[in-house]
Amino acid sequence: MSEIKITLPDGSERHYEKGITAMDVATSISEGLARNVLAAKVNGEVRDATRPINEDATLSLLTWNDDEGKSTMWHSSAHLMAEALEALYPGVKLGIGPPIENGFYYDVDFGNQVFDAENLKAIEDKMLELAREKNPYVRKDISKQDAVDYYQKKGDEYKLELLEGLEDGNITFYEQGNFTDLCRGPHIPHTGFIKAAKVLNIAGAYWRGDEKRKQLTRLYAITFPKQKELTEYLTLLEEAKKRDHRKIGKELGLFTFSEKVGKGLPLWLPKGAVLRERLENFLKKAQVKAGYEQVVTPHIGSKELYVTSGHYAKYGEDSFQPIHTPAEDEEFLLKPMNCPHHCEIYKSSPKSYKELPVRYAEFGTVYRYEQSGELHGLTRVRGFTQDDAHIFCRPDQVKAEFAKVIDLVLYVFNTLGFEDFTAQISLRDPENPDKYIGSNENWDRAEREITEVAAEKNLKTVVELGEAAFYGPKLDFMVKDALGRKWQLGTIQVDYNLPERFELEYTGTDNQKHRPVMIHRAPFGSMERFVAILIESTAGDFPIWLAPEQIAVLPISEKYHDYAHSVYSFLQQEDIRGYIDERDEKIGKKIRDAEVKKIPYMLIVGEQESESDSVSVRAHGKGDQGSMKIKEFKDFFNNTVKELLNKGN
RNA sequence: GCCGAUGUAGCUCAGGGGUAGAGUGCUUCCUUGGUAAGGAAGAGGUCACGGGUUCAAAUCCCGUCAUUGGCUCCA
Repeated sequence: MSEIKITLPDGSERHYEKGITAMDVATSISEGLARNVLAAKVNGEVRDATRPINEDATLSLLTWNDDEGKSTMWHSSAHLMAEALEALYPGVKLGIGPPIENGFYYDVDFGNQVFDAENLKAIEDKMLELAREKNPYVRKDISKQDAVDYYQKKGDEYKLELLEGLEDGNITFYEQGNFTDLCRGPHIPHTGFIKAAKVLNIAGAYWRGDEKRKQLTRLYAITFPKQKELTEYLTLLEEAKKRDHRKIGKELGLFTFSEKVGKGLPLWLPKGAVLRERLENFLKKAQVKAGYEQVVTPHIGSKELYVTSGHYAKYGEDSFQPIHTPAEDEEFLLKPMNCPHHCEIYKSSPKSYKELPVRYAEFGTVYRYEQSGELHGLTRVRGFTQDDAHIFCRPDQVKAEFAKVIDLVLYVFNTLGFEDFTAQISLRDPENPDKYIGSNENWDRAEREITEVAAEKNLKTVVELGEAAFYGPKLDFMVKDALGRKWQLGTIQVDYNLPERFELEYTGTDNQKHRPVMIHRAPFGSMERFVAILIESTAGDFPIWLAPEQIAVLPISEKYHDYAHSVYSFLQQEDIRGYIDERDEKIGKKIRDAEVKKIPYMLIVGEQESESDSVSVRAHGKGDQGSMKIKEFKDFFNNTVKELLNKGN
C-alpha cells in the first residue's frame, strides 16, 4: 500500500493512501464540506468525487458555488430527467443530454407516444421522487461490443449512432437507479443533491443539428440544490421578461409591425425614430473625428453588381428575388449589403497610395430574406439599416486601421454602458476549406492580424472556427439580451476578396498598380438590433441625451398653462425636447404617467414657479429634486448630457 | 424552412356550442389640484382569416396568415 500526495488549492499538502477518493479527502477535512461536494478537479480534470485517485495530484473540491460543480449537477440532472421520462413514457428513445449555461436539456424521441406538453409537472415530480432515493451514479467501463449489444436490445438507434464514433476501451456507462446511459461523466455522487427541478420549455431540435435529419423533442430544464434557489431563478426570469424590447418598444411607442407591410419589416414610430436619429448623430460625430466620409447609395443595384461581388452565386436563390423592369433582361436586386456600392464609389476616381486609407460611411438600409422562423422582434428582421462603413487601405495599414475600428466600437459601447460583451474571432472551418473565397495566403494573414490586434486591445475573446464569413475572417462584438440569448452587435471584417473581384487599385510609390485591402465595419451592427439590445440593457430608461422625450412640463392646473408654454419653448430653443401635459388631471396623475413613460425629468410648474421663473424638478425614479431657476435647469441638463457623452473617452 | 405554443376592444387579459366581458386608454361633463392613479357618463370588437361539423360556432375540426419558444440558417 503506497502513499500519495494531494495538493489542495491553498497550497497545503496532505498524504493519503493510494486509491483514496476526493470525497474521502473532503470528509477528512470536514463533514460539512463533504455534504456539499458535487465533483472534483484532479490535476485540472473534472472527475467524479467518488473515483479513486492513484497518483500524486492537485485537487480542488467542486461545489454548487463552482461553475464546474453546477454543470456536473446539471449533467447528472439530465440523466435523472431521462430516468423519469423512461418511467413515464416507456420505450422513449434518447439522443443527447448535456448541461448548458443555465440548466440542461435532453433530446428525446417519443415515437408514437403522445407527449402532453401540459404535463411537465409530472416529469418534475417524478424527477424529485427519484432524487429522494439518493441513488448513486455508478461509473462502469464497458467494451464497445457490450455497449452496442445493450442498445440494440433496447432499440435505441441514436445511442447506437453515437457509439459508432467512439473508440473501444474508452467507453463508459453511468448507472443510477433504474437508468443506464452512455456517458463519459463526470457525475455527482448521488441523486439526493437535486432538491428542485423545473422543465422550462420544449422545442424541436434536429438530431445532430442536421436539418435533413429527424427532429427530436428537446426538453430544457434546470435543477437546484434548494427549492428557494429555483424560486429565485424563476423570479429572475420573470423580471428579465419585463425588459423584453418587444414589450417595452410597444409600451413606449418606439416601433411596430404590420402584417400588411410584411413580416420582419419594422415600422419606426415617431419616438423610436427620434431615438434612432440621436444614435445616428452620435456615431456620425464620432466618425467624422475618426476620418470617415459620409456617402449615400441607392437601395437597389443591378444584378451584375452582385454577380461581380459573388453574392449572387452564394445567396441569389435565398434572397428577395430580382426586380424586373419593362426593359427585357434588366434585373435589379434590393441591396442585401452596401459593400459593392462602396467599391464602385472607390473606383469612381483613381487612387494614390497617399490618399489611403479612405473610409466611406453610410447608414445603409439593406434587405435580406431571412427564414421566417428566424424573425425575432427588432433583433432579426428582413429590412434593416447598417451603420456601415468600408475602409480601403494598403496591406501595411490593415492592422492599424483594424485597431482604430476597435477603439471606435469600444467608445460607442463605453458611452452606452455596454460592459458585458465578448469579442468573437471567427475563423475558417478547417474541415470545409472550399466554403471560402480567396487565397489561403490572404486568409492566413488576415486571421493572424485580427488575432494579434484583439490581443493588443486586451479584449475578452473567444475563437470560433467555421464562423467566418465566406469572404474573410471577422471579429464580432457579442452581447446578450434580457433572456441570455447571444446577439452580434458590432462587427469588423477583413476582406481580401471584394477588392479582387471589383479590381480595385491604387498607385504605389513604385508607380505600379496595387490592390487595396477592404475592412467592413459596423459598431452598432444594425440600428434595429442595437436599439433592441439598448432597450433591454436599459429597460427603457435611456440616457437623457438619447431619450425621445427628455422632459415633461407638468402644470399644476390650467391657470399655469401659459407659464408652462414659456418654459417649454425656452428649453426647446436649447434642443431639449418633450411635451407639456395639459390634460385636466391632478398633478399626481400627471407624474405617475410621466414616470411610467420613463421621462427623465418632470418639470412641475404652479404658482410658486411662475412667480420666480423657476421649475420644480423631479427626476425619473429618484423623486423630487427641489426647485431651480429655469436657466439653472438648462445648464444642469446640458452639463449632465456632456458628462454622459464623455463617459466613453 | 422544421417541431411546439398562441391569436378576444388601441393596450393588458378573463371567458367560452345559445345576442361579447374587465381593467386601462380614448371622448364628453363635473372638478382647478403641489410630487406615482379625483368622480361620472359614453363610444370601441365579423372573438386573426378561409373552409367544415351543427338547429346554432368566438367556442369543436381542418387549412392559411401572423406572433412566439427552440432547432437549422444568418452576406
